[in-house]
This record gives sequence, structure tokens and C-alpha cells, in this order.
Amino acid sequence: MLTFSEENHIKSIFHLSAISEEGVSTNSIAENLNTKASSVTEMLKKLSEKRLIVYKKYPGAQLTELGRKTALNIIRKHMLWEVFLVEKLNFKWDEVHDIAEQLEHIQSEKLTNQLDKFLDFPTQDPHGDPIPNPAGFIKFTPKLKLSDLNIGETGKFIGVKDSSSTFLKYLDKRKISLGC
Amino acid sequence: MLTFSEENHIKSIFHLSAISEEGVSTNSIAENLNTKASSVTEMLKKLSEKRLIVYKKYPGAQLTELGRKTALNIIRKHMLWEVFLVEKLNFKWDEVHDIAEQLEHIQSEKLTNQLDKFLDFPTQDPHGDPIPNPAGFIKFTPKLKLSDLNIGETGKFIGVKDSSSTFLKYLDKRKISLGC
DNA sequence: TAATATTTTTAGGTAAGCCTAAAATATTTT
DNA sequence: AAAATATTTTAGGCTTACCTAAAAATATTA
Repeated sequence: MLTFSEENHIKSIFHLSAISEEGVSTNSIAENLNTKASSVTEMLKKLSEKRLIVYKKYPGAQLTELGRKTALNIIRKHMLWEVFLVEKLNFKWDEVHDIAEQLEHIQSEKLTNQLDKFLDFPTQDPHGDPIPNPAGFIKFTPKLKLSDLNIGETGKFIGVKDSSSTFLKYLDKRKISLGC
Repeated sequence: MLTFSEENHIKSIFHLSAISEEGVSTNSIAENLNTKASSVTEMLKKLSEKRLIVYKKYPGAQLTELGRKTALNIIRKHMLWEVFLVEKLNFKWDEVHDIAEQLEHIQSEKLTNQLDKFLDFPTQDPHGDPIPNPAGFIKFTPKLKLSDLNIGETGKFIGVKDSSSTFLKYLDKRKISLGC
């Protein structure tokens, strides 16, 4: 059983790995979690003892297979709750993040699986990101940036990189929504 | 913003007040929360500073109006989540308590209200207890104990006092469910 | 490559929330 | 009402998760 803080660090390392690959720096985690490098160092030691990361002093942190599974499980829960909030409770896609940050820490495997079933096994969260399956497998859809398209070319809008409330509201105002 | 521990103490005091009236003892709270009297004393000081309880050294703790509202809000969330788990996610009435103990601490008034609406404003939780409304008002239904009925008399089964998993499973086995 | 800058770690401190053991207070019994 | 028993509080410690400031390690640049 992990604490909220441990789970948040694992999640942060997962997200940052996707960008940089090969060792996530202490500073980047600290920045990502709005905490200090010294606090992160402490936590990295702990996560390393729990075999969730491989941690060599200066190169930084890398998730083990166990760590990756743990991260994906938290992210899966986060995304399923976001779908629930948007589809069942009529939240806007820019309002769900903070609530899902809380809900993702609820511990009950049965709850997660029943929620998944209730939502009819969604494959994407409200921002178009793929939801990992219970085994931790992610099905990526090939994507292009809007800026990669030439004038006149068309495509289907399947996701955003920036999930900030400001940007999502901007898209809403321009009537740009998932599936366009 | 209260911590989980503060919320749990407030809830405990509320439940224990219902039984004893007039000051809840330190020991009873400790027993109820599986903690020690000395830890409770500390917490009572803190809750008192936050004007959630009135705390005189030996007579024990009593909720203020603010404390009562706080307690009822937590209990309302707990019950709504229980209804959600049973009605939407197909949980049994004996499985929901531990999960609801976690969900009751999620902070979002909008979430609570949207959930309430989604569930079509339920008035009772799965164990037959009345759900407080957003203003903290509880509508009690007059009840009789099964043991108060004479042989041959009939009634409608509207709730249980003992929500232990064991007892609820026993009722299930005897095919006794709410509304019988 | 030596000097400078950056990053990371270590050292030491704080607050919350728990604990045990001892002291203080209240209650019950004789 | 004094003694014995219960309860409650205080005192002092521990762990987690933060923090700041200083030291150590690494990277960069002149």
C-alpha cells in the first residue's frame, strides 16, 4: 500500500519518462509536483527500497516494471473517473482534473473494474488520451499535430497535449471538440 | 479544509452523540476510531480551536453547529457514494462501507451535488438510513424494532442498526432485504 | 583544464498524527 | 470520606513528508 505522496511521485516519474526517456531528474520531479529537490531525493530513496524505481545517485530515476504497472494503474483510475465525471455527471472536460486527482487514489480493484464496466469499457479519456487496460497495456493511435497539416488538408481531432483549463475553455469557445 | 483524520474525528463524535447525548468521552472516540485516548485529546484541542466542537477538559466533546454541519456533509457524501456503488456498480450492501469511507473525503461540492442528481436524489442509503440533505436536515422515519412486533403482526423492513458485513450477509441468506 | 555554474544530496529543522508511560483528575466502592 | 479504580491529560518519542541552507558532485565554459 502506497501513500498519496508515493503514488504522486510514481505518476510524475511516469509522465516525465514519456518525454525524456532515460532517467528522470530530481529537479524535474520537484518542479512537476511543486515541491523541493531535497524532498524528492528522500522519496526516491524510499521508492527505490520498495523496488518501484531504479535510482542511481546522479543519473536520476527510472521506473521498474513494477513501478510502471503501478503508475499505469493510477493513471487508469484517473482517466476512468474523468470519463465518469464528464459522461455521467455532466462535468466539462476542463473541470475534471482536480477531482480525478483525488479519486485516483481510492483503493479498490473491484471498484475500478466495476466502474470500467459501468462506463462500457472506454478506450479514451475526455482529452483523447488512451486509457491503459487492467494489464497496463496502452493502445496508441497514430497522431499528427494540427501544425503538421497543410492548408486545405483535413483530419479528425482526437486529443490535446495541453489539458490546462484555460486551453480547453479556449477550444470550447471555438467550438472545437473531440471527434471534429 | 480539514484533514482525513479531523473529518474522521468529527464523524465519530457525531455518531457517538446520537447514542449518548451530552458530551462524548475521549475513550469512546478512541475506541471508535481504533486509536488511543491521548491522540484523541490532541485532536479535540485542534477541533476546538477550529470551532468545530466545544471541549471542556473532562466532560468531553460536543459538536458546535458548524461541527454538526460538517459531520452531516461527510455522512451525506458517504451515503450517496454507497447508493452509487450499490445501484450503479452492482455492489452488495455489505461490500460498500470501506470504499465509501475513502470516497467520503473527496472535496468537491459540485461533485456531491451532481452525484446526488445522477442518483435521482435518493432519501436513504442501502442500509435504510436517511440521507441528510445539503442543508444538513435529516428526515427520520418512525421505526420499530423487529423484536417490538408481536407474533402475527407485519411491517415493512426499512433499515438495519448493525451494518456489519456478517450481519448483512446473514440477512441476504435469509432473503431479507430492504422493503420486505 | 581550471573556473564557474548547475544539479543533487546531505544535514538539520518543523508540523501532523500517531504512540507509551506517568501524572492528574474524577468516579465508585467500602 | 478515604481508598481503590477509571478516565483523561500531559510529557516525551517516533515517523512521514515537507522545508532551508550548506556541501558535494557533475556539467559547462572560458
